[in-house]
Amino acid sequence: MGKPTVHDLAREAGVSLATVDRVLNARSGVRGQTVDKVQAAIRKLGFVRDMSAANLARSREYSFAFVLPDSPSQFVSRLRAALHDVAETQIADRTTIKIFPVATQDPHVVVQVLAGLDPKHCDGVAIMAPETPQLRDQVARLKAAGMAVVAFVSDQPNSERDHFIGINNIAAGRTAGVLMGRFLPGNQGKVLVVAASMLARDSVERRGGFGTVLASDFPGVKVLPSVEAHDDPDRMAQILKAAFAANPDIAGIYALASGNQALLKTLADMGHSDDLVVIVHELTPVTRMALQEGRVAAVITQDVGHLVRSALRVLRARSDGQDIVPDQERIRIEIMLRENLP
Amino acid sequence: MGKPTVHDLAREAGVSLATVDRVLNARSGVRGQTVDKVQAAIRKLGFVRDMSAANLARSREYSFAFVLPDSPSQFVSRLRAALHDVAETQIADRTTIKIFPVATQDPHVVVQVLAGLDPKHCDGVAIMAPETPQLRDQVARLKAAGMAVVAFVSDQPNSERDHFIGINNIAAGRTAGVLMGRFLPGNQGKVLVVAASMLARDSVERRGGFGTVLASDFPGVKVLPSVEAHDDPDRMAQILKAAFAANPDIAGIYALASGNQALLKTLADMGHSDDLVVIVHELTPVTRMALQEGRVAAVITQDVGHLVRSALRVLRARSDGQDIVPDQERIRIEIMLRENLP
DNA sequence: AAAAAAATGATGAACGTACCTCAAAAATGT
DNA sequence: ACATTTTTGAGGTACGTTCATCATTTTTTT
Repeated sequence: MGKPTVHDLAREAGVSLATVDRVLNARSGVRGQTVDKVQAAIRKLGFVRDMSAANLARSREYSFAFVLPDSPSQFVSRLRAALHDVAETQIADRTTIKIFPVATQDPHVVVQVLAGLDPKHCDGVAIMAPETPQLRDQVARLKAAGMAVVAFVSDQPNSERDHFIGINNIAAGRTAGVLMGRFLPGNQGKVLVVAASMLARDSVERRGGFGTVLASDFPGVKVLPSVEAHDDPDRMAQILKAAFAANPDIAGIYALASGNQALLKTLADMGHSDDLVVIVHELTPVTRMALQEGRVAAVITQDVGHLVRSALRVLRARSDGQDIVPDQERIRIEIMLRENLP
Repeated sequence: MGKPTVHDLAREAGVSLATVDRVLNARSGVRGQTVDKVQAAIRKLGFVRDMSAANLARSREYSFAFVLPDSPSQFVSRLRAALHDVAETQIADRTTIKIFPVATQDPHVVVQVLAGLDPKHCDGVAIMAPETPQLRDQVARLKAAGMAVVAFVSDQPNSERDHFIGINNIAAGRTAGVLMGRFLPGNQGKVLVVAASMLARDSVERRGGFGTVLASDFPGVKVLPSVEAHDDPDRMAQILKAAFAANPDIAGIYALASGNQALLKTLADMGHSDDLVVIVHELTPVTRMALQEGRVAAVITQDVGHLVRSALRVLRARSDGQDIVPDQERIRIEIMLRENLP
């Protein structure tokens, strides 16, 4: 009546328990013929191996590494916090998580940290870093060593990573674009795009999506050349003042990535608290507050809790060759307004 | 070095394994003094019971019931599909799910179905039905019988349900309201609210939130009296035509709940394909297509996959007295535009 | 202080799987 | 047909917990 067990399998296939075990765990020393018999029995009985029992038996412990930027960005620190939170719960059962804060701008450093991971003790790694040729090669090496590798937040599409956990940033930019277009009074006006640095792939993709949608659907909107603040608050103030001096009629601001705190503070100092349509990325205490006070019109964000839980599930699944539930691992591009804040 | 086990607990507390087991499983026949000793040891060692091992040992099988409306609504059938999907995956490991399609408008029928659930074989139930006094009493009875009970999609705030899995519909209405206000050209115009029936709590709450935010933030928007189609396509056409006859300058439409298919078809028939700001609830194939084609400006939705997975996790956690991860179980009010469609 | 009751200990079998060893059987090469 | 290699079987122990039984100790009652 209950679910079939390995014993049922052995009986059905007409082999011994040991042989079933060998087949199930892909151990050598079994004839192809016999493998087929067992697999036929598996299909016939609809056998699914009880992973909790299996993990119990092998006292399975997962050990995962998270390579994150060492930047002081609010988003990254929320990720870190979410990782610590999750480590406390059942979700991280039997798994230990190590966080490596790394100067991810430097491909050499990233590669070095990854190379230092011992495949004997580390089952998988989540990497949040820009894609570079060096990193791509290192990912291949990790995969060859049998590790599970996922790209985290920022994709490495040309590498051999098992999975990408994050959003499509072109679509995120398009979303920001359409909101900007629709929110601007008369669907027109000048828009300033603020970036930390246009070197990051995410920023480029977002900027691209943003521009495309405005160009095609909102001819009245003029996107000014992007300005870069390089995570420097003083520079942000300088840049904004210069931009407003040159274009006093700026009607909207789109912030591509980090630096929201400096941006919002400067805007407030300049007296632009509610005459602008400001759209930013990532919900943090700062942006949440600004949203609540109406200083920001919309925040495009991704759920950090979901990101880390998803990464853990995928890493675990890949580590023991299990399937994932694609739907569950799809990170949403969330639009937060004041009214749907959680 | 590894995680402490019951054996470590017994040694630390200076009692036998049997006693530890009695305490852990809240069995009788243990002095309070001894219980304290064990609990002190639990805290000292940071013991967390290995639930997979425990479930294995007791050959735990979960059995949950889902009481859903038998309506042909697209949303409900997506819920059903999500339930079937999830039953195939690891998420539903060791658990069987029974779906009860019920005429939820009739409290008597709902109560009858719930009363038919045998607490011996059913560990918990998720109920999607309007709150009524009869149902409230029945929930109390189920709880008394030891079942886990969660309100699903539609809350029963005054009952003894363990948890509500769904969104805050007032906030959802407010979200729709602010989008409508900002999307309407000039932030003004007449808005028609279409409901299946204003008897459902969800509709009332959404309508309330919608009206509040428009009244306070968008004085130029005039919300016309709500019209009800009662899930009847012909009636929908009739009503819409009458409404447009009376107010040819309607600029926006907000559909509170189901009936989107009839609504969109009628609008198309009437030639209103892109001159209106249409905001609807629940992402379905129909609304997704309309969103893609620009016939709908925004869809406020909740992730059905998340809803069912969350319900299962919560039911399971309640069934064996485990904690939940509140953050993971918070259902988001998602805003879908054409650009952030998954 | 004896009897009754309550609390605790000791032990072992399960749950479904992994993994090890040793022996037996079957297939292969010569 | 023999030796050799490969494949298979049988059996046991382990993982961390539950649960039942029975014996023993401690506490309470009379």
